[in-house]
Amino acid sequence: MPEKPYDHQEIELKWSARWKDDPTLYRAVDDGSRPRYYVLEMLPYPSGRLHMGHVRNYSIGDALARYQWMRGYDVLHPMGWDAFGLPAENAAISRNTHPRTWTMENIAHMKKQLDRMGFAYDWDREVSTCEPEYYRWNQWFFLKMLERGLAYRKNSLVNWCPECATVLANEQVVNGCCWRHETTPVEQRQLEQWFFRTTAYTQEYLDDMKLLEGHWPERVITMQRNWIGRSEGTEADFAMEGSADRIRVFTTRVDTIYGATCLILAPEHRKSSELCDTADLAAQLKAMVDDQSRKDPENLEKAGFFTGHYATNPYSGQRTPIWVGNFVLMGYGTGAIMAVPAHDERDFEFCRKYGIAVRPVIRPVDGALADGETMAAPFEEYGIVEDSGEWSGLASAVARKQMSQRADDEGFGKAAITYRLKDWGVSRQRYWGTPIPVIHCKSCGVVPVPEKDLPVVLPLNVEVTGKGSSPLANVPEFVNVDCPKCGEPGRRETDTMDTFVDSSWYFFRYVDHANATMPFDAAKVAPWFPVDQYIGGVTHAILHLLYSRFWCRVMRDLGMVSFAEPFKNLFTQGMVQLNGQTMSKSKGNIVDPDEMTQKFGADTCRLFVLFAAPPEKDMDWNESSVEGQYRFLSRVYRFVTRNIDVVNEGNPDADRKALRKIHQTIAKVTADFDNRWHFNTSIAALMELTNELYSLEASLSTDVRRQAMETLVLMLGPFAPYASQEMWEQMGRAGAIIRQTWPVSDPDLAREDSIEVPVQINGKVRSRVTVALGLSKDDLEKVALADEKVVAMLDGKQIVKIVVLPDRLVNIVVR
RNA sequence: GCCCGGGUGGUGAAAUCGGCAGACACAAAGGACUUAAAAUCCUUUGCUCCGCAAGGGGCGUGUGGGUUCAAGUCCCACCCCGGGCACCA
Repeated sequence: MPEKPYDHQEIELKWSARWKDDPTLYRAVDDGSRPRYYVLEMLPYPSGRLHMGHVRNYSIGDALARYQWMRGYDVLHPMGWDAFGLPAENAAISRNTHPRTWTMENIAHMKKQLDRMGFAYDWDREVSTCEPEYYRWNQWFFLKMLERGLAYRKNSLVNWCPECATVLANEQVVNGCCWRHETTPVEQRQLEQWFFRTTAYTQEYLDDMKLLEGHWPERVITMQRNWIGRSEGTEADFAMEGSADRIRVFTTRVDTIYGATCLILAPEHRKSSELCDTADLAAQLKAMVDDQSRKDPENLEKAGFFTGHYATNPYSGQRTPIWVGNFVLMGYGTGAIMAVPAHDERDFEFCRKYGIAVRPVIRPVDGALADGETMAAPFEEYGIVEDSGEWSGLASAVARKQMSQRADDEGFGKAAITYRLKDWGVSRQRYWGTPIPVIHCKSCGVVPVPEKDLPVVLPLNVEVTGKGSSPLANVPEFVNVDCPKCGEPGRRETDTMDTFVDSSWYFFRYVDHANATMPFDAAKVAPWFPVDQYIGGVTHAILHLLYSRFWCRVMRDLGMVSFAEPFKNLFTQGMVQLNGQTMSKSKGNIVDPDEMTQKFGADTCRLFVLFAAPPEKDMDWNESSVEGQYRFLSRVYRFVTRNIDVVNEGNPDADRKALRKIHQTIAKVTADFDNRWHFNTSIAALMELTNELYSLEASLSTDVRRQAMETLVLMLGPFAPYASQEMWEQMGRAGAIIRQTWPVSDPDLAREDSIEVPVQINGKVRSRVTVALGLSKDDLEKVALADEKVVAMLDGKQIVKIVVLPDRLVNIVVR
């Protein structure tokens, strides 16, 4: 058969048409006959239009899924859902919309884009989780959490993005700005808000990280650990002078408490307004509360004022002035601190500024106690406690423990653990998102919507102004509803849920997407979960990945799953950057893959993006090598098409060489898949094999030629599905490539029979000798010493030592 | 400031366990085929020095030290780039 030119358009059109409606292709067998493997992908936000970052994410996951399939696993691979931009005419709403509220038109558009890119997708499942019906299950979970006290409403100071005109969770505030509007500073507002009690599992998140270690990237684990921010310390009450009240402080260094020379309250602390009992103090306090520069802690100059009041140190009995300071955080610990300037940098800075005494009480283990008057910097290490009454002479660590115990014994405090993690504020004043299923009644209070009335569906024809309160509040038909308990007129809750609620559990529903009575059937989920492999951007490290860990525990406590961790393995791919900046819609530096796909095809596009760099590494976008990938595919295609019917007796030497290369390549590519996903080296190995086959082409026997072609095509399958499928068919083989068995390397065929061993003299390569594989140490040494170049080099030198590694190297050390 | 990554040719990168640095590509230059172009194929390509040549020498993985027969890889110190966290008491 003559050689055919590689026509990617024809091939890709043909196979996308054939695959489109073939349900056997991408769907699990689902009869439990094969082991399960669940690949899940999630893109880095912000997403926007389809761009190269998505192609990279999908190419990685798709290659893995195809490989696992060929290795005999039944693979569930629904693919990421937040990837695809909406058509331009929908741009106005697409900006803030969410997949769960997408329309069927939106989905059709996504489907078209994905099909064109040649990514497998199980549309039934995706469409199902996008239907408004999906609200029902968010609401169902909400009601279950409400019953268990895991959902609650409280009035609190919350983050407010003026651009979104909505509340944000702590996790969604990035550098003091909204995560979707990176230049809009977040404001603080006092509002009635709904929360999920994520802190119910705080210690579990930390403890269970043991299960994730080695399976999740270390930096993600560290980021979560820092976010949770556990610190062990002591709470202690300072009794207020002239009142029965106390001020409770939290400290991790109670061993320094004899050095506390003042108390500092956060301006928002309840006691601050109480103690600022003159007009002047009240004005100072108000100015401090309103001070916008406090949002930028990096450049904030510490400032404060004395309230004129005093409290008593519970340990030393010392009279301690009470100050208010702009740097003390209300949201951490108790909102009040004891300032120990001698042993804390921040306190030092503050106290020096206002002339407050510096009183050292810890001396370095091998040093002397510092002089507070002349101290240039605080001593923050552990040491020996001094000038601290009965505790003097103890080591810091011992004193900490014993002093904590004393607080507990005498009732003025206790050992305490403080976390940085706060509950998840889920109220949003947005149109998109699941309506919160409760009704406010004057006489009954907050009444849950009865389960039979779910789902509470978003009304249509809502005017989205993007300003003020929830747009739902302006829809009387939605708001005015009778109380389910007493029947009197009530008001429906108009807040909707954070869309991270959707992403916390949607992937569970993929395995039971048509269930009409439950979010999913526990028995159907059991064989698939936890997710074996999650592939996504590191940007989700604390938002989505922490929320999912919370949700999974809630489901566990509801008896729906039997495990706490939803994702067994996490792989964070590198970002695709353009001129050093991460591609994102907001920066406007997106490279659309359309052009490349049109010109070179989806297969080339995948090969290109996988070949450019290992997947965990960031890659700067540079298209210059894409033609090389196209050339490579063309070379393979031409080789296959022109050799299909070739009959040749062949040359045994060439056959052996080809077989060796084939089996070496299988070993290499398989190892890359199993160990490290460095697809750039896998593809390089396939290129080497192709080059070798080109050079041996004329001398190959019919049988080996056939084996070579088939193996090459099978191994190309995960990376270039269209082209390899086409070649498979042209070779007269039936069925889908992904239903074929992954080739197995035969070590006997892969083994080299002779090998070139470098001979070094004093560590520098001076010659090479070709010897039989496995030649003994002694024999190899003899061969090396007999080599004429070596003999010449050794002339007049004295051999000190010879290092011989069979099959690897000889190093002769001379003097 | 603290915690992670990373620094290798003109470019993307490879070297997986301390053992031949630069696999595989891109780009570039030269050649074959062609009226020409495209496509394809072949050759050269880390820097540098000696030589007409065949060939040979030296240097080389951010910098400076160290360990070792042997270091891109291990140890110490430092510089630079990227990312995350940060008045968390």
